[in-house]
Amino acid sequence: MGTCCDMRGFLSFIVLRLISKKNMSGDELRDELAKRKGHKPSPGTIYPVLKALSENGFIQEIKSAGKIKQYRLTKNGIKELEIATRKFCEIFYDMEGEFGRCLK
Amino acid sequence: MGTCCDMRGFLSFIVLRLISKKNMSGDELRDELAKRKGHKPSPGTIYPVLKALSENGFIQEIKSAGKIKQYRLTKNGIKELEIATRKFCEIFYDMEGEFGRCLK
DNA sequence: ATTGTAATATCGTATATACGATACTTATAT
DNA sequence: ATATAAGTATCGTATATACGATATTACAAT
Repeated sequence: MGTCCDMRGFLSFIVLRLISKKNMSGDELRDELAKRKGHKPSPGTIYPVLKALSENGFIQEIKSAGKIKQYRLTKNGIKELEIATRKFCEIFYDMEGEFGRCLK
Repeated sequence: MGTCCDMRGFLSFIVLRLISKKNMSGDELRDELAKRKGHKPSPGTIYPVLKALSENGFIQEIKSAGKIKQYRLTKNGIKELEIATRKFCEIFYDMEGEFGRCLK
């Protein structure tokens, strides 16, 4: 029963953004999210998101030999990320000044 | 069926943050959220959030004569907002540079 | 007093995010 | 070949966020 402000949400956005910087696998994403959120999200969190993003045509599996599946953004994914980034900035426009204070 | 990145989430955080800047009512919050998100959230969205924040002791109703209930942050609310703000910055630390680009 | 309206409250429902448990797949070690 | 381990996938469940519809409350207007 997260008190309030459990900071849930925007997972698809974060995933799109991370993959846009570097092709990544589900496990790599989990590790990166762990760094940011403080704990590693469960497999049941990340893989359904990757599946949905894939089915919606925003990311694409890179053919790889092993068991690890890496994903890259598609053109639609790039477009979607641009739109989502603008929305994010409009919603949180007044957070810009907070980063310096928080991440001293 | 929001494609992806429906930017849902962090509502309690946003509400706490808005009230921290200025005591506000449910309807004022809906208007401010409309500016940021592009559409006014339904009553069924905002009032349950205010109720929960109130029950958790993060906000407090200001006694007012009319039908409008204004809320202010409690001490616990201020503390909670600080914690949540730091979390936000840790999760989205690399968004700092995007604001300038997006909100030209 | 009655009517109207604005703000608040509640209900049923839907979805993204979240967990832990379990199962499947593939590479590696023995 | 067999066992182990890592990465992926799926299942059942829970919660915050979201809607629209409806109900309630309280002031305002006539």
